Amino acid sequence: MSRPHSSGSGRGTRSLPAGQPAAQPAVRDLSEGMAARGRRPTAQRLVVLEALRGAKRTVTAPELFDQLREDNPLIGRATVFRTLDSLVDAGLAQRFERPGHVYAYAACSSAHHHHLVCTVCNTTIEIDEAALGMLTRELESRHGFTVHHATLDFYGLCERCAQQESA
Amino acid sequence: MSRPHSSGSGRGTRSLPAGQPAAQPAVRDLSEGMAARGRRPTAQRLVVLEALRGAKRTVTAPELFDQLREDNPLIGRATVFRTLDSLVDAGLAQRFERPGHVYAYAACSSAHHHHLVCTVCNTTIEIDEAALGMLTRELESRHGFTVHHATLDFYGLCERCAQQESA
DNA sequence: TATATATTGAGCCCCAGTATCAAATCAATC
DNA sequence: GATTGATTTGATACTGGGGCTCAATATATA
Repeated sequence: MSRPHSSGSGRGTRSLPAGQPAAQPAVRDLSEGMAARGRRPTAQRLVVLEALRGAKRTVTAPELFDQLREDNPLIGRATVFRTLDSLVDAGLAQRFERPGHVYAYAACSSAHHHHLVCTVCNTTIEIDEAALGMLTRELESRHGFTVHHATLDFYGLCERCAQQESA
Repeated sequence: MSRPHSSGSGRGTRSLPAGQPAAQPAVRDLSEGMAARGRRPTAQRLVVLEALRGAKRTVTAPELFDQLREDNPLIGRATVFRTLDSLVDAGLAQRFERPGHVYAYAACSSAHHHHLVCTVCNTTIEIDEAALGMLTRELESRHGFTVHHATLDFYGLCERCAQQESA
């Protein structure tokens, strides 16, 4: 029943290296995003954001947690989950449902996206909102429905996996 | 930690009432659907299918389990989960993801649907696959992606709720 | 009717996600 | 620089959906 993850006794936040140039995108974006929501740009949040941006594919919170643990054995499970939510809240990340009952996360800058998700390698391609425009308008007029927000995810094979599949 | 669900000691399957007319749609559909997959039309599967058809909305496995327990205290949790999968496999039901990490099920005849969901009254309007066709084809050609399956849900206001909103 | 195969139900585990709370840290003020 | 109040963190426990196991039992076929 007891979870693994034995570790030291670290508690609380660890400040950002204040003397650094701090001109890197992630640092600035985090500072701005957090400030906009009255929250603090902590080292943990920076680490999560950078890992998210470094990932070429969408990742789940547990995946990210395991990965981050390798370099930063002190980071907590709950912190990763909470941070991902904070990043979504700040508009720095996006959350969507992956088949099999897990949330997947991806770094993003703009508001809202939809995805092409490769079921083999999890590569994720963003589709912009505009692609949905026509479909949305047609459905609205046909069903008398007012669309506020949509989630759209296509699952299948990316170009590379499709080639390997046929090989 | 221990689950509730105390019950008797029933084991194994219970046969269908063989003497009955057995001309009701659910019985026949189940028999045919199961036969097509080399599986057996058991009483439990019939009960699940009928409950699914009787539901006016989509239901989750746990919801269905609780409901079925009222009339049939012997039915097992695992059986409900397994049966729903079997029904989906046989084309008698459809499974999709409900926000919050649960599978929802609905009896169905045709293949695959998407939804307009009213965020006020939870009314759900089905959209058929065809509406997506053009969008799918465009995305496939633009991104070299092979779409196998899509989830699409629009959230907003149905006609009635939109009127009450503006009143 | 006998026999092989499929299904069931209870109980267990797994794990994603959340709540809790004391400890640690930060920001603001003095 | 020290004090203080608000935030954040990390460990842990809990929740609940879903899946697995396996002996008991029902069904299909010979």
